[in-house]
Formats: sequence, C-alpha cells, structure tokens
Amino acid sequence: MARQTALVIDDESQIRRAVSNALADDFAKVVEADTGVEGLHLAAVEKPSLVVLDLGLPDMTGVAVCIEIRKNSDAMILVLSARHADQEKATLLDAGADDYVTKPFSTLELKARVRALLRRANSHRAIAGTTIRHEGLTMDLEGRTLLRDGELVHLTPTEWELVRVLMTNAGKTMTHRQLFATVWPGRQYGDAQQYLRVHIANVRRKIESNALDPRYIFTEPGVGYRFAAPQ
Amino acid sequence: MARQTALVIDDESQIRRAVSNALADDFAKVVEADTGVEGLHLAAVEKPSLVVLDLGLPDMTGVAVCIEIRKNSDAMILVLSARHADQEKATLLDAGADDYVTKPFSTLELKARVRALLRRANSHRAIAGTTIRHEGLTMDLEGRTLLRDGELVHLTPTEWELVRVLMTNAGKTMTHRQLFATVWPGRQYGDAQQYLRVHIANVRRKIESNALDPRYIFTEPGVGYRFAAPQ
DNA sequence: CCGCACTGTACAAAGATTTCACAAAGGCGG
DNA sequence: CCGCCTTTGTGAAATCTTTGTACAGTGCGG
Repeated sequence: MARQTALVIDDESQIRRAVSNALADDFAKVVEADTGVEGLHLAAVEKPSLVVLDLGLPDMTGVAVCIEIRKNSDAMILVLSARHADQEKATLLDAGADDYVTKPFSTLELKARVRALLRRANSHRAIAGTTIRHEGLTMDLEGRTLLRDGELVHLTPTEWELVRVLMTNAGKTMTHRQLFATVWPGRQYGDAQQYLRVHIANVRRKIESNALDPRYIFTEPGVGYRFAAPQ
Repeated sequence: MARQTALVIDDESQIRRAVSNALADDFAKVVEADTGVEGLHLAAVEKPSLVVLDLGLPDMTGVAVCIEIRKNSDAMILVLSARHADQEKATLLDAGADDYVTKPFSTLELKARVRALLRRANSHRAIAGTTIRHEGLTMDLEGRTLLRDGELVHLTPTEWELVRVLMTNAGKTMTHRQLFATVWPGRQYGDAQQYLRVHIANVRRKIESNALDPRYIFTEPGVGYRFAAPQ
C-alpha cells in the first residue's frame, strides 16, 4: 500500500501528539493543526488521505470543518469526541465524516479504526463499477442482480437502492437521513424512519437467514444502518 | 492479443505521462492529446482501441468528447474524474463511456481496469458472429435464425432485435430505457413501456411454453427484463 | 385487396409502496 | 429492579403503479 499523509486537527497538544504517534506507523507523513482554519489550509496543501478531527475546536464547529474538507477532498475523516450523543454522531456522519471514536480511547483502538478506514477507502476504489462481494452475497451493479449463496434474490427497486447504498459503503454507518436521501431523492425527510424500517425489514427477510442475529445489515440505534462490520 | 493503439486525453502533462507509461506495456503505440479538439482529431486519425479521457478539459466537456468519439468509433472509453458523483457517472456512461476511475488512482489499478475493459471488448467481439445457446434455445446471429428445441421460430424484425439484445446480455437486467434505445434507435423514450410490453408478450408467446412461469425472459418489475439467470 | 408487422387503447391482474397498529427491545430516572 | 418512554421490528390492509393480454386501427409491399 502506498505511503500517504495524515492530518491531525486538535487544539490540545497532548492528544495531538498521542494521535500523531499512533499514526506514524501507517503514514509516511503526519501533519498537525491546532485550529480549524489551519486544518483546512493543510488539508488543501498536503492532500492527506486521512484526517483525524477533534470536536470542540476554538474557532469552528466540527460540522463546519467536515463540510469544508469534503468540498475538495475525499480523504477519510475520523472524528474524535468526548460526548457520545447519538444526535451529534448522526449530524457528523451527515456532514461527511466516515467514522467516529469517543474519548477516552486507546492507541490500539485508534490504530484499528484507522486501518479499517483505509482498507475501505482502497477496496471502494478497486470495486467501483463491477461487483461487490461479502461472504455469501454477490451484488452485480451492472447486471442488477443479487446472489445469495449462488441463488438469485429478487429485490424491488426500492430494496435494490437501499442494498446498493449500504453495500457500496460497506462497513460505514449510513444515517437515516443519508439513506433516505439516496433512496427517495427529492422527497421531504418526514417519516423517513417509517419507510426505512419496513423496507429494511423486507430486505432482511430476503437476505438474512436469521433476522435476530443479522450477518449483513446491522442497526445502529439512533443513527442508521450499516452493512457488515468492523469491531 | 493483438497489439493496438491507445489515446490519452488530458490537459495535465504529469497525469498524461503517468497514464501513457502505465499503458505502454499493453499497447504498441500510445498517442497523447491535451485538448478535446485534438483528442477527437487523433481518435479519427489513429483509430485507437482504447481512449483514456480526463474530465475538466479546457475546451470541451467530457460528455461532448464521449459523444463525438462514439459517432465514428467503437473504442473503449475510460473516464478519469476527481469527483465521484453518481449523477455524473451515470451521465458519462449514457454518453458512451465504458468505465470510470476516480482520482487519485494507482497505476496498478489503472492497468487492471484497462485489461478488464479490453477483455470485455474482445469477448464481446468473439461472441458477435457465432451462436448463443441457452437450454432449448439457439440463436444464430449470422443466419438470423432462432431455434426452439430444434424447431425454427419466426421472429419479426422488432422481436429479433429484442431477443438479440436480451440474449447477448444474458443474466443481466436490461432496463426499459436500454431496450428501447437499441430496438427503436433515435426515438423519443415516451411510451416505451407500452411497446415493450406488447412485443415482449409476443416473443413469449413464441418461445415460452408457459407464460406464467417463464424459462427464458424474466420480468424485473419497475426496472426492465432479464434473459435467464446470471452465471 | 390481402397479409403482415407495428402502433395504440383498455382493462384486469400482479406487484410495489405507503400507511397503520402494535409488539419487542433498550435506555433512563427513580 | 421497575415502570416509562423512545426507538425499532413486523404483519397486514389500503393505495398506487406496473405489467400482461386481447383487440382494433394503421401503413406498407406485393
């Protein structure tokens, strides 16, 4: 795997150093910023493939930083936060963050999360445009077919869109809002969860052998759904 | 595999060189263009079998270049883009592009994609001109005949086109739009489904023994039709 | 004029989505 | 630990959309 740059944005020098240290093994270069503004500047200049962003910066909200970075970069964004309010988590993911770690965290956990993130970033690129596979499930995006253990599974248009979004973002939690926006484009958010719940249930009935112990589609309470799993 | 020519269209000399380099192994000749206009000229003169096209050229949109190239060439077109908006991707594929790689990409990935593309181009060509078989159905593309369990089945021109498209893409769901576009080229999409329904019904009457439990042509409600199963 | 293929209409059947009602699970304060 | 409250899962009815099919009209070449 090519050696890359990482960017750490945090106003506490102690945490900054700890994170940089943890990343040193996996990145050729780690740059640090202690404000949101400087972070955005470095993101533009250094073209990092990973950004570790602490919430509670003095000059900008975490959401604002995420949105700005996303405007001209598809770096993976990992958010650090003290609180673990579900509401906030969903908001950050909506703003373009890729994963979320609550403080306090161990160096080992951080490293594991980062590696999972990079693995995903790479496989995502390699896969785009053909077929996606996970355990017994094979999705052919071109042919619009889904095989479960070699058997063809029939999906309705809505179900197909749902599974497509979840599988193309395998491992990443998609918020209710994100799922709703791609499956019902140009529709008011309203009772999104109503719809999602019933369609997810229908999909699970078709692809999960045991709905109580799902192998593929996991629920992230208060946030959304995730296809397959790290951890 | 025959040695062929490739064309790289990109306004950044750095990327142009990187791509040319990656292609050098698989092509006898690689030519470069730094504008859309020059690219079209070279596409006409050099008759490349592969075109690598970067979006964001100074003089023309990517879509326009695709469409122009398609007018008098069946080269494989691979598009490079920084963004990875699905909307854009779909537009490009509609315009005649064959695959889509988002920047940044590795040389290895590019090579892999190019080879996959050429494999596809060749197998496609290898199929054209022979016969396609599935269970009791045999389609002779050259002789324009269809045999069902050894019996000759008569198809009208429209029906023939429909079956041809479905069989040459066996296992893949063809959308109403795709079918309509190949069977009624240069026609408004309008009431496509009306016509398709009628003609599909006519074809089924001729080749299916039981229309309620089809062996060959399957309906994907809300999407299109599929000939047989994948694999 | 006749036969053939395509175009267009109508309607019943099948399928998909939305909506509703309620059960199950999980968090939280007491 | 218990009950309350919010979120999630599930089954089924109601509604809307798409599909299959019969059939009549249109145009064209012989």
